[in-house]
Amino acid sequence: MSDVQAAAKRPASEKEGDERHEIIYRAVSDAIVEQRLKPGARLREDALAEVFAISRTGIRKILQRLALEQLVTLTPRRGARVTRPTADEAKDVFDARQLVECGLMPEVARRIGAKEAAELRDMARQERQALRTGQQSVAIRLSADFHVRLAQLSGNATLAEFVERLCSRSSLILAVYGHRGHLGCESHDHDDLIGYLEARNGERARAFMSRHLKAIEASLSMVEEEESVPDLQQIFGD
Amino acid sequence: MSDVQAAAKRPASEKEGDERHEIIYRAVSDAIVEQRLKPGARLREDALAEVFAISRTGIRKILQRLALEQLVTLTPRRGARVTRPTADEAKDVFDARQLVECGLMPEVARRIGAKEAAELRDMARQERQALRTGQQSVAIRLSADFHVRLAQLSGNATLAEFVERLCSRSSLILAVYGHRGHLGCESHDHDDLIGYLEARNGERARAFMSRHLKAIEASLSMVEEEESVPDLQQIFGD
DNA sequence: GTGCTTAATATTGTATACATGATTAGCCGA
DNA sequence: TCGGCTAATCATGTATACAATATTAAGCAC
Repeated sequence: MSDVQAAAKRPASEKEGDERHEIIYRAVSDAIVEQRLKPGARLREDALAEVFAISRTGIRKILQRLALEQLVTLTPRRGARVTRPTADEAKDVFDARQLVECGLMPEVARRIGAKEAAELRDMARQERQALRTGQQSVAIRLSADFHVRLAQLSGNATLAEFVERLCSRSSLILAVYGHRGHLGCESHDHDDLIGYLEARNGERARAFMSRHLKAIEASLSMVEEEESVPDLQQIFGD
Repeated sequence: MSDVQAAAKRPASEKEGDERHEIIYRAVSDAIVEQRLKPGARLREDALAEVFAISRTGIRKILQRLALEQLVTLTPRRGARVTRPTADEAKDVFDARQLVECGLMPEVARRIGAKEAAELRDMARQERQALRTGQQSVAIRLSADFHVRLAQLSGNATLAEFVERLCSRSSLILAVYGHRGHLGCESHDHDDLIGYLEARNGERARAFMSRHLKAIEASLSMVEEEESVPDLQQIFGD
């Protein structure tokens, strides 16, 4: 059994109920972002309830949260599926990232310190390593984490949360429209960006982020993928 | 009984279940945005369930959605309350609006047509009228609606939805930190803005929106309420 | 074999019952 | 009169039962 499942199944005497929900939410969310659950995959309430050893009530709560974040699509009486973003949605998401993430760079450059820069460099390093060792799923999530951490450094929690949602959706978009192997962010882009930020060059960082995002978007190709039945048992555990 | 309640109570044979939920959600959301439900107000599940004639299950679903939109705050085992934004949150929200709403203006100026401009003018007119007739609650919501509609004209659904959330939260912020009588948007600001947009002057519109939002923010009195002992005699005495 | 109708099954939607933890009220002693 | 203790009440957290609907399978006519 995986750590996640073990943690989730622990009785309430050891884990607060809310924390258990949070753990399960993160497990599903991560599985989607890491593309172990692919766009279009059906998410049956019973199956999830059994895997995480809680009742459907709790699962429904989590599915609804994921639906509001647009990671899953809830169709009345037909259940939940991992969202398959349309081309229009993809454009909206990347336009939004252009506006928000680029707009945040000057403030981030103003606020960043040695400690934060080191943390970012470590994240970038982990990402490169994941790519080298073929852990594509992990690399995808780490890349999103990097962008989110960056937004958090702006000090604006509301915008950071919005960027987090945009990055999650971007992972879905990459899963549907991205090329295999060539995933999103270029290897050394993130390191270059940290350099501009440390140099307090907000405008340079903004322009670089703009090109960076444009490059990701340009790497997408609008072709469809076939769907397959997910093996929840294998994905979540054991 | 209000129309909303009547509509919500109609049996499923007349109304789809999901639509009923949507109606109830909107009823609660509007009540919060219009400040008929004030920040800090307790929202008991039983009470809401009885008012709208559904079970607690449905109410919980709605409360959770409102919580994710940060209109209500859910404290474990202590129930739901209308969110009372902190000063920090208020700053974040208005900074976010600066970045997003201003950034959207050039695109809106590019896309706006005669029909859309007329619609906006009508909304501005309704807002002024509500103010004149002392319907402050309605005016608050109409003002938020105006900003949301503007964002929708950008064509970016993701950003429009984000602006919608920001505007809802702004209403809460005004409820806590705003002066009575002087509510947010100046009477003719919105009309002036429409003029710049119709003239396809995106940069002018952007600058105006920036000043507009700054003016709203400046009108707030950002004093954190102190936890002082209230003078009960003065508050309740006659 | 194809298409239609009908029955069986599977899955979600909703309400309710019960468990658990929080709040309040009452009581007593200092 | 205040503070602290205990019991009663109240509200929320969770699971489960049942109803409603969608999907699938089977039977039948052509």
